Amino acid sequence: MKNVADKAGVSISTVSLVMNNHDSGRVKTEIAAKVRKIANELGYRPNPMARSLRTSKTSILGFVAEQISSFPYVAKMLQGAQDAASKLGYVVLFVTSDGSTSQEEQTAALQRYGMDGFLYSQPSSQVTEVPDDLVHYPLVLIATNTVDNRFPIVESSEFDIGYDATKRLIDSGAKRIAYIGNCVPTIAQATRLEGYREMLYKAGIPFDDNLLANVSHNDEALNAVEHLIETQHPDAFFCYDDARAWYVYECAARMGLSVGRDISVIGVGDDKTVSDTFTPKLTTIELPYYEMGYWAVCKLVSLIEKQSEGVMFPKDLIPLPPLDSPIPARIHCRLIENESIVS
Amino acid sequence: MKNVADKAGVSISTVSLVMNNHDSGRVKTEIAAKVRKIANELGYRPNPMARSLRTSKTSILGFVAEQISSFPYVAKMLQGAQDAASKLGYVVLFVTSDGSTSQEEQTAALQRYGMDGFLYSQPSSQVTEVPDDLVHYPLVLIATNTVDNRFPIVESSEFDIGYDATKRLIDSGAKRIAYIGNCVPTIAQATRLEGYREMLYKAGIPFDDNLLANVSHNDEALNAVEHLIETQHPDAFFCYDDARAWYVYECAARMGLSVGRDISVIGVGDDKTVSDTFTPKLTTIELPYYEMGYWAVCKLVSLIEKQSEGVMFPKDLIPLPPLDSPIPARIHCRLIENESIVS
DNA sequence: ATGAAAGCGCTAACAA
DNA sequence: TTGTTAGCGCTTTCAT
Repeated sequence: MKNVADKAGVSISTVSLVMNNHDSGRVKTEIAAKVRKIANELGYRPNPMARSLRTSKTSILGFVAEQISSFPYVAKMLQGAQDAASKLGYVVLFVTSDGSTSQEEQTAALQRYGMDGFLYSQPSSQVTEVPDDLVHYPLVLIATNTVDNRFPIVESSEFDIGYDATKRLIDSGAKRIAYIGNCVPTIAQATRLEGYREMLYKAGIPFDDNLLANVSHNDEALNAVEHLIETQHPDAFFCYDDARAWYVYECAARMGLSVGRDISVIGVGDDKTVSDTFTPKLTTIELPYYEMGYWAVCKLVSLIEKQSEGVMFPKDLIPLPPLDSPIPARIHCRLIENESIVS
Repeated sequence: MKNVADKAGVSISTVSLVMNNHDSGRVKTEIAAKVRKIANELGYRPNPMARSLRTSKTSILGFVAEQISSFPYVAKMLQGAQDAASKLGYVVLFVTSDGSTSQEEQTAALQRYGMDGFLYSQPSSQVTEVPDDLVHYPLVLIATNTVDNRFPIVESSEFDIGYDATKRLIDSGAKRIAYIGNCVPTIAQATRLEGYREMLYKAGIPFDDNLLANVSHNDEALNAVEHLIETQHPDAFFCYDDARAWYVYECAARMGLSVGRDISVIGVGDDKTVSDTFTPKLTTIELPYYEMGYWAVCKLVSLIEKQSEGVMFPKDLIPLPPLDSPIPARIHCRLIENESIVS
């Protein structure tokens, strides 16, 4: 910074003003330009440590998650969070309590670094409390079911998932669409079913609850699916998850039916790689983990920056990036603020 | 810090010395104790930003990985790395280039924060170069196949995996053990096969390459496995990965054989949760991702601290923590330094 | 419109 | 054995 100042023939305070975009109406335009040019040439990068020492703003976001290291999707949420953060000039520190270190220890470590805000995810069907450590920070929840409505929540839009899955099946010619659901009454289970019903209704197909099978796992599930196929002869299946899709595959194989020819199967999955391995020809709707992470960071940063000064977002920030997926995951993602759905 | 100094009636430099454990032979023992006590009471936590501004040591480790967010195991490596790091007073910043942000951008962000060292993982069968950005830092590679022998590598010990898997099958009474391998000649493929052969040899079972099937995927794999079962009648299978194990399941189902009764199956898997869903009754050997992450950090920190001063490790640091797994993953992990296997 | 200077919390060389 | 002091790189108030 001193080098830049010297080379530009100005003082370091001027450089500081320019580099922080606080120069409008304060520094002569041409000088500002010169400073920027020289800073660029010299490859000057502000030292974030020094900056945060002064401002007590670290540009570090904490991402706290529980019970998560055993699932494939963490990486995706993290990825989305990273991407958004990096576009906004932040960095994400990830922490989970799954390992041998307790979450208190871990968040303690985080606290010392002085996060600017936190992402918290507890992707279970249980209603959970937000950890006390976090409530005094700007905070955004991801896929977390809580009664605490103080914080914005980014979650998947299960209704849309059910709706879209059913639509695809109908579009491809299916008439009798079975829903292989989860016997545990999760929010996803109920809401996807609503989406399914709504789409059937729109398509003029009568809802028939003989085509529903809410199953648990293993033999029980296999028997239920087998029975459903035998008695109802569905031509398509919408499955709650990879495991449920797999039961359909297994039964189809046993009964001499071929997926893709005799029946269509669409399912919700955590990870396409996994689905492709065990259930080839399954059309997988991936849960929008990447998008949730991405969006949550966008929201969190807006919270943080509103709280201080109104810094503008880089222009190239795309709230939700386009995806390769034929079913755009972006529509399966929504933000809740104070109990009202914003988007 | 100033508060602590005032309350203890000493100067801040004394406090600094004590807090950094530089007090032996410099500060009177009782004063040191007093300072520590008061610091504790006041809940004093050193500000890492200020510290690193002064020392240009950040206590942040960068974890750079490529092509990784689509796999379940990242989270485990990260977890292991986090646990070790947190025990050693470090924090891990994870970065992958999978998302929309390029790796250069991401590592640039990391560089500015001034990592103390890096973990790098490129878990492909291809031989890769270490990124130029990283070579000037203390660096440890994880599960990465490279010709560059300047850096220590932590990887899974594929020989042991093959050996153990075969041993378990033999111990449970198997006589004709098939190996369902990968037709792509990966290192893991070759080395596990060596372990398999070695164990057979030790058990006095002749090696029979009719019991080998190196397969790719889908129908080709299914046919090959079916053929092997029909012609060789193996009583046990050692499978290269989840997918190969699944082909055995599928064929067994088609041929009326029951896994666990008629045949035993053991397989290497990335993730037990996934295996349990699709291949129940499979004995899964999980790859030691957690351990690799953990151990890599231990090594990296020792590199970093040797380079500066010889700071001691916390006493409660267990190089590799005990696992619940019936097959201890620790034995499947090894460290390579300068082309020679250390441990 | 620009510069001088104080100080964020800490470390380490030097003085006492 | 302990205290004094000079910065680490940056932001920001206050003069100019």
